[in-house]
Amino acid sequence: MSKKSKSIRRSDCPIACALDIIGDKWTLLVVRDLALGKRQFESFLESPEKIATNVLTDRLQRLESLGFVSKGVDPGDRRKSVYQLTEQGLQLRTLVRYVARWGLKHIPRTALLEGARE
Amino acid sequence: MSKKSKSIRRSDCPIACALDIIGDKWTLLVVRDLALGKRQFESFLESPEKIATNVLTDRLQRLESLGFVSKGVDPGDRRKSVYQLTEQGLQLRTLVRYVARWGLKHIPRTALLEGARE
DNA sequence: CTGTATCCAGCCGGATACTG
DNA sequence: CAGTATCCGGCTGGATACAG
Repeated sequence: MSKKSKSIRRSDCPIACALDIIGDKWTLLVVRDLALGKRQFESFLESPEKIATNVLTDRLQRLESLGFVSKGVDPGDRRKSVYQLTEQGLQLRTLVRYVARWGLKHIPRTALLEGARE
Repeated sequence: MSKKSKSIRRSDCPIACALDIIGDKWTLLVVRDLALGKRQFESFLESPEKIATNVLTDRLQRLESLGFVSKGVDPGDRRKSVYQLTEQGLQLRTLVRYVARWGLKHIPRTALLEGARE
């Protein structure tokens, strides 16, 4: 998984280009979890959507290669990694927040996850 | 294409539910075009991303079934249909605008399409 | 013509095996 | 145990045939 990826952009439209990055069902959920403060691989797996490990690996690597996520060593357990949003990645929170706001307003029976700020 | 769709929601998170609707590479581009005032099937095909006809049919039907788009008869040519955002669908414009704003700021060499307002 | 359906290669992602 | 790779069924969507 995670091939050399599509570097062939469909157009110069910022929406089209943005969708080539975040236009799937999992990426923004990973960003959501990062924004909620999750740092360890295992933590992401606990979210209710039950992301598969290979998909999580793929999205984290993709986000890292794009500069939105940084990967470091867990100071508490050198075997583990910690992931977090970079300065660049923090900008994605606003977008995620907007998607959440829209979903809350227009999709029945939705509720923010425990711990969601604001 | 366009099967009975996934009614099985992954969670009650508004972000996850929103992504089940708009989490793909084409839906928001169709919304973008609708927001830009495109009304006819053919017009959407002219956008630089060159959406395939079956994908366009699928997205328009999905958006219609969700209540975001209404389909009517073209008064100028009874053989044609006109599509437009419903009151509900107009709310999506804000989201699209936010995605555009984010893309413009964080993705190199992006530029709004001709005709994009604001 | 406008719009939908079909075909099918290629990609996505769930399950699970594997590496260190 | 943390994280990655593989396997492979099912879906996505480009090309194109088809219907009205």
